[in-house]
Amino acid sequence: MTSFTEENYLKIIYMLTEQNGGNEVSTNELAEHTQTKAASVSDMLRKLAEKNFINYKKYQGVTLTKEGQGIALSVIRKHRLWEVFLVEKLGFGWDEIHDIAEQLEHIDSKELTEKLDKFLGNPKFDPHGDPIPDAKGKMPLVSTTKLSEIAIDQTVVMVGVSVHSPAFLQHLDKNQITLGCTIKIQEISEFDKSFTILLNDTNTVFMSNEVAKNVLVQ
Amino acid sequence: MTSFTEENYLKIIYMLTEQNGGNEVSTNELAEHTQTKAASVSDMLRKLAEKNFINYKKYQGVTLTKEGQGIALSVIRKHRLWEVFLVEKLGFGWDEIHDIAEQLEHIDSKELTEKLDKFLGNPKFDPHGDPIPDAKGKMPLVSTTKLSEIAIDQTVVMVGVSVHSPAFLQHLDKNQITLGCTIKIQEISEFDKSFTILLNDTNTVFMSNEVAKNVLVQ
DNA sequence: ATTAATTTTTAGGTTTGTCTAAAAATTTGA
DNA sequence: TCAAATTTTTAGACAAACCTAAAAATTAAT
Repeated sequence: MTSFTEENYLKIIYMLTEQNGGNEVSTNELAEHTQTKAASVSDMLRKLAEKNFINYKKYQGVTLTKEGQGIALSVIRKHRLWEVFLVEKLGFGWDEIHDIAEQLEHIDSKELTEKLDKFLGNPKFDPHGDPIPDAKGKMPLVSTTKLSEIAIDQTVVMVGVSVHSPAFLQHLDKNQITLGCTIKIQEISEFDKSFTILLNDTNTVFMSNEVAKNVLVQ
Repeated sequence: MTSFTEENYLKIIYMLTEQNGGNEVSTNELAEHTQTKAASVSDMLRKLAEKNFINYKKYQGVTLTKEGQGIALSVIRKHRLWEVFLVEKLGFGWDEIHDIAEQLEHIDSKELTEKLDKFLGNPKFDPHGDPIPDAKGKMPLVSTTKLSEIAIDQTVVMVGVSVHSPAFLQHLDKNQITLGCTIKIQEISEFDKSFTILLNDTNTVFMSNEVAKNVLVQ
């Protein structure tokens, strides 16, 4: 049995490991993302290691074992499927779903997950463009680039975001930047690397470099 | 903030109070239904009384306060709405949904509940025929009778069950007794009060009194 | 290469919700 | 009515997941 809390730790370790390019995740990093103190994290890491969910040597940070990774991927699968449900079926905005999916991701029923997946049409990506692992934990392949790294005059398609805060997503909404829209880069400021882009071949929009860094394109 | 556990106690107190015709619920009764020991229940009752969710005088059993009832009804509302979702949208059988709904009923988001309600077409009854309270906690009016109390030659409509165990529901499935079917009582055995009924004006089926007592009709 | 700063772990406590065993209150029944 | 049986509560413990404070290990810096 894995508790709600253990599942959260494993999910966060998975995500931070990805971000670190496969490197160990540190105690302090985990403390930040779990909203707890380093001492509490230390405690939990000992427990997760005992259960063989993580590889843990004191002071050396952690990585997931195969088993831990399986649990993490199952939680991420559920999170992202529920996000699709909330947006596609219930009409939530992509900026409103994170906290609800954080709860739904812990509902424990394989049959439910698979029926939900089917009901949603076996989606491969969630409303933020994040890939949804399949029942075996296999992630769809994705290679994306930050919009901030695209050269002038190029045309690309918006396929994801690397920040999920409501404020950021609402900012994109306000500028009509949505998943699937086409973006042609018209100008990049010498001074602050801000972008002037043409959206869907129709309207011209200004975008700070800070935003462009968190918009993923193909 | 009400915890998962507190919500469960309040829900169970609500249901047992109904069953008792509005009378106080005893500690032992609660211990049975919460799968814990009387000592643990005593403890929890003290806490729930402190929070003003229940009326509690030592040794006298408990009833819900207005506030406790509100929480109980919100949990029951969510439980029954999710059951509709599981059956109507995901294709679960009515015998498979209880445990999943027990988890989903604790998801905390008013917007989610209201959007789900709308998505489902504001159902008034769940897949077992139980009434779904509205957002304000108001229950649809229902007056049902046990099939076991109906006289011979009468024709009635099946509208609910008073037992939700998978075994009982599967037994009804096997005999094609579903919500909404018409039942004409053809014979009642003198010996064991078992029933011979005509289902939907087409097939004749045998039913023990034990089953008839738990089938609700109108 | 030590000292200083930082990170991580340990030690000792708290809260929630459970337990067992024993005490107290209530109910039953002879 | 008063002793026996039953129900309920109290007392004292425990596990999970957190905390603060202090100790230990690691990393950085002069």
